[in-house]
Amino acid sequence: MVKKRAAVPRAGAGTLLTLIRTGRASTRADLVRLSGFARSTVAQRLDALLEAGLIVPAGDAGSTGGRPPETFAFNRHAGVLLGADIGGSHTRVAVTDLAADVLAETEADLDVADGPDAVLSWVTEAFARLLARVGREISDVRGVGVGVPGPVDGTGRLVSPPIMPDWDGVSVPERVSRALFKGAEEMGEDVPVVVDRDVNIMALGEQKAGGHDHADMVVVKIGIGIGAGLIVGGEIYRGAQGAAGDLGHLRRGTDEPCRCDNRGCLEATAGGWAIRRRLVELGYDVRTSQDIARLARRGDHETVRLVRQAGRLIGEALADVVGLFNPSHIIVGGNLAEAREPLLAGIREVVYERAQVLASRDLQIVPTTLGHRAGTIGAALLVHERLYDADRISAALG
Amino acid sequence: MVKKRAAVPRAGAGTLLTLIRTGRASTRADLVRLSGFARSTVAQRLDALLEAGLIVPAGDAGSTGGRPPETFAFNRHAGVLLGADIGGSHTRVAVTDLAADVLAETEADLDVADGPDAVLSWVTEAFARLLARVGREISDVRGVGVGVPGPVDGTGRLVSPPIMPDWDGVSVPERVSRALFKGAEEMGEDVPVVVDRDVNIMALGEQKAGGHDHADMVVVKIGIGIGAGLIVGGEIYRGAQGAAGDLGHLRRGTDEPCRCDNRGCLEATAGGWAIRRRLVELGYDVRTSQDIARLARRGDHETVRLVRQAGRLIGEALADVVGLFNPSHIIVGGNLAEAREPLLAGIREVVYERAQVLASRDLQIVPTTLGHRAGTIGAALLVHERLYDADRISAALG
DNA sequence: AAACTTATGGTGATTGACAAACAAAAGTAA
DNA sequence: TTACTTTTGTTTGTCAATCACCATAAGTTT
Repeated sequence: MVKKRAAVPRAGAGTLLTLIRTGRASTRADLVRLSGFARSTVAQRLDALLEAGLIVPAGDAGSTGGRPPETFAFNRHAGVLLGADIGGSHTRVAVTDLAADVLAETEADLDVADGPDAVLSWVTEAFARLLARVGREISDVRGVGVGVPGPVDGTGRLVSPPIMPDWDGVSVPERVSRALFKGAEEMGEDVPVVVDRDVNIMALGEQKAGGHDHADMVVVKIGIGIGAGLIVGGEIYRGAQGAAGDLGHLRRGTDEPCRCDNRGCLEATAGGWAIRRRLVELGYDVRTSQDIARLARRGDHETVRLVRQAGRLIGEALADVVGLFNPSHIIVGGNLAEAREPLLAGIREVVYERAQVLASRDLQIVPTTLGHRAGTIGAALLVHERLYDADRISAALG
Repeated sequence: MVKKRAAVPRAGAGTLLTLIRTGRASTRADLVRLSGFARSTVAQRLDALLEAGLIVPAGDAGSTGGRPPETFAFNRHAGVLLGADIGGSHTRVAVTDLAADVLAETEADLDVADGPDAVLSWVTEAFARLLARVGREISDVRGVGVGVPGPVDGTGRLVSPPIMPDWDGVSVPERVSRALFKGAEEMGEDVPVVVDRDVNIMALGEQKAGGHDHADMVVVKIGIGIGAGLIVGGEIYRGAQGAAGDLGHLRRGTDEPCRCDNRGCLEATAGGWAIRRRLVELGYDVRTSQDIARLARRGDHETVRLVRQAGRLIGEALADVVGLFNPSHIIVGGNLAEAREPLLAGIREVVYERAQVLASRDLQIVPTTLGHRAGTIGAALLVHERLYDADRISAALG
């Protein structure tokens, strides 16, 4: 009779790699302490990781009175990752090293409503240009991460996205994979293309690369639309159908028609979308949320007033979020958040006034640290985490 | 130098116990399949669990063509658990077996505003009466679970509870432990007293004992006040300060003063609290939320109207919750939920109208299955899970 | 009753992780 | 230079878990 294989020999290699690539450990002593494995086991697993090229020696650390410990680092140069942050009206792409540090990037004003063909072909062409710029081949790509402004299922297929109906049912990994690795089918076989909501990759970027590694936090993205990525217990929370964090379409009592075909959504009165409409009515020449943010930074009176008012409305919704989630941090990002002061001030004003004392006592409301790069870095991190998942690495070295 | 002890011999016993006590496995074959351990290891661990009296043989199961497998069951009769569900205006207590099945229960209209002394002394006296009724001693008690209508920290101490200011800083485990095991200090040493929010124990009860074992769900408690327990990824979610799920004090646009000293809270217009005030103004004689539910069940026109209206208002708040959390199920409980139809109809009406299509497509809004027992059963389950935690059991048998 | 199926108990060999000990390496402090 | 500290490499015996058998138990099917 066929017997089950023994339970993963070499288990633990993945655990060590995770400790190293997340920067929690760099020496053998660190690894022994944090992993709980025996020193001999750690040494053996380190050899396997070195041999597989997943880590590299990184010189000696300073002595603490005796022989200085040898340090190890994640081998971030053994290939590249591609990250795309497809927003509702603006798209950014980047080539990063394997640790999701940006090597080259570019961006464009693209409307997702133009459909998957237009947007995804720009994205794949931009990937190719960036690869050439950093002197890498398509064969150096180890993974691709993509963020889209709508809900996706487990396989990366869009499901009933409200603002991009043309994309319904589109499998982004399939399309991207085919476009990138065309004519070299066997090449794309092992290169994962991972897709998630734009707000989720932004949250992931801020969490892992932006220094906001808090267990319970909300990352708000304010641009033409409004959305939120939720980090719950240290993990991205997606909800039962991947639709969680839909801040922009909470009903806020007004009756403005929204682009989602409903009425009274937060976006319809506080999104960049609504501000742009008001400014155009007043004779301004604005097209993107970046235009609005620029006007606000220059101190344009009317824009500052509108942005601050939008901040207050968003703050009302966030006060509810604070009551329900009780996060320790709210990170405010998105193109409109580049307006900084007026928006943050409006949000803070209302949240601290409205939220219950306990939930808001230690609450911090801060801007993103990665700024407009949060999305692309997060997208790269998404596939990075898939590639270097502890169990996957342990199994591969077993 | 002192060396670390070897990493938990006999590991895995706790895993097997968990599989057995949660009903996922009852035969050796099940255990081997679900745990991944070798058959010999499972046999050895089972012996240890049997010897420790944690499980008992439960006869043979039906044959499937050969020798019938021997089954094992959690030894639920080796002691008792105590569960208390302290609500804002009503308190229930129960003695349960070790699997949190109720053996005896009682209840009383108690106002938490009367202070911790009054409430907790009634609770401990009720525990003593119930123990006598089922013929058990205080020494048979293996653990105590308590739910309170306010936020608690990790040690079971109340922190800034809005509706019970007298309880601020009170350590419930300390008080209960002292009152229950007075004069027998050594006895209470190993008997854990675990405390959580009332909505959280209710959610736990519905999840583990009510057949609602869904990964992402919201359990709403509607009584004199309104609150929600959140199950996120299969676990109770408490937030950064334990204040998550504060549905009752979301601001809903009105300007009614609330008992929490703010204005415009959901509770102030939709809580049993607000309905009672309206009914009293109309000349009704109502005191508790059970009175209101009774009137509604009898079909009293005015009460049904008010309850349905409250349901709509709660539905508005829940529509926001659905957008943010995207749960698969909303469980509606609490004393006022005993009014059933009018309340549920009001909630459903608004949630399905307002929530985004995707998030509400497969959403189910259903009443509790445990009814008024959800809290006490959940409280017992809370300490049950602490007592029979896999790691704790593995360590104890190692 | 005989053949078959499934479950259980026990044994021995193998394997992998661990603790402990020792030696060597590479720094600092006196 | 010498003594000391810390890190690293290597080895050895111990222990626990697993696998692979074999024997037995207790049903069902023929």
